[in-house]
Amino acid sequence: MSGMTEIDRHRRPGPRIEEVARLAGVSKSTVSRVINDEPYVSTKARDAVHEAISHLRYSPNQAARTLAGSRASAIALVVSEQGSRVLGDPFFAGVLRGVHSELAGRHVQLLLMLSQPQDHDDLVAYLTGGHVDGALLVSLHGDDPLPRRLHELGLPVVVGGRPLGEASVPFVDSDNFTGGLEAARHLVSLGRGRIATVTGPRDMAAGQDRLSGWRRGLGEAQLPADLVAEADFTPESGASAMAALLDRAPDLDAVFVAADIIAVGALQVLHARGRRVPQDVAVVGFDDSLLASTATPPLTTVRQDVEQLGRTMTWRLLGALAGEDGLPPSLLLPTSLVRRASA
Amino acid sequence: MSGMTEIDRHRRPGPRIEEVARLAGVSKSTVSRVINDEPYVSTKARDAVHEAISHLRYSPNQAARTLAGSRASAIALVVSEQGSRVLGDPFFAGVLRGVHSELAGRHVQLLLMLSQPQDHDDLVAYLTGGHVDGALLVSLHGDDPLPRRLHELGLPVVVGGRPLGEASVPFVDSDNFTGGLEAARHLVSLGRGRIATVTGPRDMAAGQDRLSGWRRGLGEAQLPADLVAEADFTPESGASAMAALLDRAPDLDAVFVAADIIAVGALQVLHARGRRVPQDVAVVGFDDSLLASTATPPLTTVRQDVEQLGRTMTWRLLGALAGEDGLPPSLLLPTSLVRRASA
DNA sequence: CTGAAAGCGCTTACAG
DNA sequence: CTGAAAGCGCTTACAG
Repeated sequence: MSGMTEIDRHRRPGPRIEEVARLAGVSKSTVSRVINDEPYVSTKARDAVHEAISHLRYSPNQAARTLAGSRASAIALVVSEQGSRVLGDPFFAGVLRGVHSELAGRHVQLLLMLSQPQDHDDLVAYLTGGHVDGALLVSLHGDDPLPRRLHELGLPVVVGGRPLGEASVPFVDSDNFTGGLEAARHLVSLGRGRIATVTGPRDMAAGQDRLSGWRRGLGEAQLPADLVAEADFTPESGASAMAALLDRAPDLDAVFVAADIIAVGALQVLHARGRRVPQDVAVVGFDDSLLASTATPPLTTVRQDVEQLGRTMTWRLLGALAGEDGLPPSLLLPTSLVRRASA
Repeated sequence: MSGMTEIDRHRRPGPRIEEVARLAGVSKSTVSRVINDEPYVSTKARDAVHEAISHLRYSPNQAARTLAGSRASAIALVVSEQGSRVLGDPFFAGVLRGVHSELAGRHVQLLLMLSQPQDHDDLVAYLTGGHVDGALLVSLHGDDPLPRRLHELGLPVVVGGRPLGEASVPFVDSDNFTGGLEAARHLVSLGRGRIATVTGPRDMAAGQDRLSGWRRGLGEAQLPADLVAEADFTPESGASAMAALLDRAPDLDAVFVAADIIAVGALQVLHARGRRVPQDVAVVGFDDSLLASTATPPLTTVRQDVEQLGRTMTWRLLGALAGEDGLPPSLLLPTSLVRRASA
């Protein structure tokens, strides 16, 4: 616990439940019932309590509610990433927006936590220590044990993006396979015959699934699926991958790049090497991020609705917390091709 | 309180402070002192407690600590925006990253809250209700009363970006004035004589200060500062503003655009109208976001370190919470020109 | 340096 | 439908 920041403490001002009860002429129990929207309270009592609450501008102490009720009314959004670089990307921002909009008006707070590899145990202890009722996990890499650990410790969890090698934890993901498939089919329909791909990280399901979809699309057209290069989510790695592909296959006439941010780097290399897009090389990206519309030329891309992803994850988690049954274990959200100038 | 999501509750498993005390052979008081890193605990007792804690994998219940100690060990990051669009922009992401890195290892949790205009009162009640020890406020527009209200209610607050018309609340901002000034000076040094600007929103200090800096720079060179058009933080509005400027002054040979995301739209219009950048029109942006380096041509821009902004805000707030004195009321962070191809 | 006891502000059976 | 009382798991003077 060393390193804890000192924070001065002093009793917060404002009314307590006791005063609300007195003003409303009822017991604390009844005030509590009204606050928690429980049935079996007379309309008269309910009205009096509401009156007193707004008159006193009463706001219940959350810590006391959590302690007494063993319910935190909060969920965590856990971002599992080394350098916390995810915070900068539009995927994360979209998810965050979705989580927020789904939470609006529900009186459930959002705790944002980064999982540092070194204090995985701290994180698990915190999350299962009653501070939150459940957790949303995003940007997992490889076969991260975190979701399973939390799940086994009894904490309701929903993962954003299919976790690798983990079948038992509920997740929500975009239909990356179909996205990759549509991208490939589109390039085929354009008459291209030498179609490459720049994949995302192979230790993430998104990277794998988009690649599988692309493979399937080329297979349908009886085209060879041999031109594959990997990149991470940076323009620089996209540039390197594109350069490597051009070296290997100077005759390539199309490329599916598994993320717009990677495609931006690929476009720069194509331009530098004098290939016209789309005349010489057709390019399809993925995400439909802002970069796609501002790219030169504007990028044809596969749109995924990350905000919807965030909303759906949250809906699924709250459903589990409320004990609803019949919830789908996992969900896949549709993707769609957005046509612009690059392909 | 209606609309509250039902969350099933059940007592969390795991050890309590009582068990730690028993195993360590001390009282709960002593365990508490160790947990809180207080002085006046014998090394022997301290070691025994640490031993017991790690053996039992004990994690203190935060709600109980908050209730008993009236200290939440949490701060809020409040994003004041209508459509919550901010969540998508790199400014917010950078701030968030900075806040997080400053919080790392301090055992202070981060609550993310959006301030919806309709429930401003709810937000104030929540924030001053003991759930958090302080608040960071970002992306305020106009003369938002929120910081002053919170400040007057006794909640420590730090604002990111100078708030308009509010002198008494501590803030941290980038030195937007100097940034605008440097941009103008650079364009002047290039020999440009008809220099325009596309401003950011005029109801935000960032927009005003960058404009003031630009004005000052043209003033130094005895150039007229009459070519001004306003945009919000979208490429579309940048395109409209640029088009309007070109209509008004077909002879303009340079433009300072107050944000990269706006500049991207301006570049598209310049290109569409056959103006070469930088030969015919030199362009300087602001932010040094990813868009600046991926733009065509790559954008000369004023860099602001938003991550540092987030870190500094957090440092300032934690300092205030710890009761440190001699803290600067407000801080301005340096900006610097990054030269690329566009100017 | 240490411990017993009170108390933080709620919720929850329990009894009515 | 309602209230009195116990209890959630800690921290904090207070006394030693």
